[in-house]
Amino acid sequence: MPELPEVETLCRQLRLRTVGDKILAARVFDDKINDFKEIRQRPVTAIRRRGKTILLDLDRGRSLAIHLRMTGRLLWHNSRAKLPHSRWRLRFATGNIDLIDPRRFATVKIEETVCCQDTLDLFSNFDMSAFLAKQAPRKVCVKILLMDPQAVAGIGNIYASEILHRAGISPLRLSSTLGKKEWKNIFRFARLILKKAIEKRGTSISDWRDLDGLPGENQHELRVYGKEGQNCPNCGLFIQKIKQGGRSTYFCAGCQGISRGRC
DNA sequence: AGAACCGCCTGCTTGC
DNA sequence: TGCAAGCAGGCGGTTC
Repeated sequence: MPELPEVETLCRQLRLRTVGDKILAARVFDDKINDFKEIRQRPVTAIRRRGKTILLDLDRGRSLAIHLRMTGRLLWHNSRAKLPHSRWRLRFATGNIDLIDPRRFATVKIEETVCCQDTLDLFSNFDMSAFLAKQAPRKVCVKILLMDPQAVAGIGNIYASEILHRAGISPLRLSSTLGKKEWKNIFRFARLILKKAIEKRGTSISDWRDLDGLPGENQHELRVYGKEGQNCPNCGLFIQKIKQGGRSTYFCAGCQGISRGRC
């Protein structure tokens, strides 16, 4: 599942291969995806990330916005054949990029090129005081809030569990009961964990692969996600799995206890 | 207004 | 063995 580190990994790889090169052709294999005729023969001027969205800036003020959602990935290759689960292909002089996506949730849009100033990205212009004023007082579980793209861009289900475990805060804590110190701690660990995951080229639990089809290495760094019933590496208690908002949450009741403000 | 819930999808796993 | 049900979840849209 591509979250911020996985998307950042792809952006870095795309930057090396595509910036300055023209899109020679685009092929659509899935009619859920629009066939944008105007991107043909247009050069890629920059690759950017906005939360989990990959932006291919073209000239004339247009950008391709690719969101991989659940099972989407981008693969660089030189094959002429249609690849399994491929939905879309961009052809460059040096190779092709395919959008591989078995569950067909990924989206591709054309939009006006705009600067990232409106993004609440932890690594660019995250505004802690605005977060504390507008998001922190909300009456939702802290885990739900961390995953809300309106609140913080880029944190998905895997990293939300990992961040809260490292910060020693229960996913069942009501956001509005957390103090400034606790929020600062959460975001300190968020940056730490996401940065490490970028260095490891993402978390390959099931289907995540980078632009060259290679798995990441961050799955070896996970402490709670997917580890129900195993011992917590901090305190040794059993890691539990619960459902929050229809998603799985993994946590340790030992080192993520609740003294107050359960949601 | 804000929180909770639903739908989009298909491959894999689990249970009878 | 085979089939059906359950599960995975980002996020926009809808409902409460």
